[in-house]
Amino acid sequence: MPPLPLPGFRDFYPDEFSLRTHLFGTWRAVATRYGFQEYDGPPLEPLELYTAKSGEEIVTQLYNFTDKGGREVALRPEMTPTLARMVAARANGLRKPIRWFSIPQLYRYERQQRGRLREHFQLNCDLIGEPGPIGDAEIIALAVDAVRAFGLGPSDFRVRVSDRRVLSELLAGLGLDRAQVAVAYQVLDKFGRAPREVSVGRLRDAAVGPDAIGRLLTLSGVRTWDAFREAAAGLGDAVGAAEPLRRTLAALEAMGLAEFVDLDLTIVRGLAYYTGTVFELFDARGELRAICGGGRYDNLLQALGGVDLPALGFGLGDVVLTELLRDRGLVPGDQSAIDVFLAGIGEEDASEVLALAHELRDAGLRVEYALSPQPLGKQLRLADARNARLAVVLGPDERARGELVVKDLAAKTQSAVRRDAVGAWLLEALRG
RNA sequence: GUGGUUGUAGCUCAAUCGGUUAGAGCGCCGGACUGUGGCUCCGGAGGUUGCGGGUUCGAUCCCCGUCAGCCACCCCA
Repeated sequence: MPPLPLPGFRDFYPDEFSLRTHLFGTWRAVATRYGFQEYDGPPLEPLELYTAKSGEEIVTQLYNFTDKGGREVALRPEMTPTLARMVAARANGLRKPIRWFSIPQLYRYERQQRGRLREHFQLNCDLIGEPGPIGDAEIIALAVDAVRAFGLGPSDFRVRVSDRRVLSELLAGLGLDRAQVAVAYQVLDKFGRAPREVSVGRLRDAAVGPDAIGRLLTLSGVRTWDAFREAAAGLGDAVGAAEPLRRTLAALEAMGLAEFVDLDLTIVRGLAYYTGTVFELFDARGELRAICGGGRYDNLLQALGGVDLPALGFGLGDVVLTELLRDRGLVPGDQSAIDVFLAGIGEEDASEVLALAHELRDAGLRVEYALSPQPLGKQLRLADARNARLAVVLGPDERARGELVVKDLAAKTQSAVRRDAVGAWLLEALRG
């Protein structure tokens, strides 16, 4: 037995590659619809690109090592630092707002589970140079559309939106100190998954008072703007801090996407650099891990490249999305079927098959033929197995009349076509 | 990284209490079928039962280790 792929890494056989092509193609179509341009960077980066600003969470899971030149390097775990560097380096020459997307393969060193490998692909879309809340709505709408485009609707997935500015104002208003705020973030993040007693217990252990715990429980259940205003009343200037969030939600409603969107203050996000809006996409049944996550990181470009530009973006991974598509029966069949299969009858047809095959391929058709002499029945079985739309039979009888036979394999019909007109005939037949 | 659980053909699975040569379906290859396809029939290839060790007259089965998958933690691109 040859060695298997490393744990958490995937082989893409043609079926799986076909799906990957479908994902990437759909993502590209949606992103370019929003005026986004594609870019890429190196898969291997200096370790310090991530140790600097991403926070401990991601650093402990880095796939890193020392290269032969003694450099500390890491396979990229996320795209944002690379993007920030690239933009910062040319910030003065780029027209704002910058709308860029990429589909990088990302890596992390961690024990794998369902929906979580050591390698995955991710659609990354970022909007740089726009501080206003319509930019946030634009990015969230793009994330929603990048999932909607596969045929998923509001009963399949939801986007939950929160805002770090609001959360910090709320927690400050509750009188929590720095350490208690950190605990509160963790508890909020787990609220949907952990039993309520566990959450309350952790807050109690951090010496958070019963009143504050009660307010947090109420806030965690808030899903609408009106409920938020009521629950946040009297807690610092939380309602004022939520003005951008309110406008973002209003913009999403104006776009007609309200049915996909929930306000949800338990969305925290692990990455340390988020400064404002944060959001995640989940399957509506809550069975899978998050499909997509993102938010605003207005200080990252300053910290990483010394350029003061506001920014926000998201990452949408292929693994969980694929699970959801399979679950909903939305994975299309293999797209790599051929157009025409050529079948020769006897040895004397072989050179004519080669000539026609080349002629049709030059015309842009996808063509296959049997590479060694075979009975006609067997050649047609191969044509079926390849999902060919049409088959062409070349034999002595037809050749004598300057014709050949074209078969529509699905319709089970066939017709005689003049040899010198077959190219145009096939192109026409395939168009329908 | 911690704990639990599972590993038999390319895939899905079977194999009596520990007992002779580890089987089936699908898939793959060939034939029936040298001018007409998805069906049918026949045949074939394909296994170090994840790997290593132990117990036993004898291990797919019991025990230990290890690797891998899955699940739960940790954490969350």
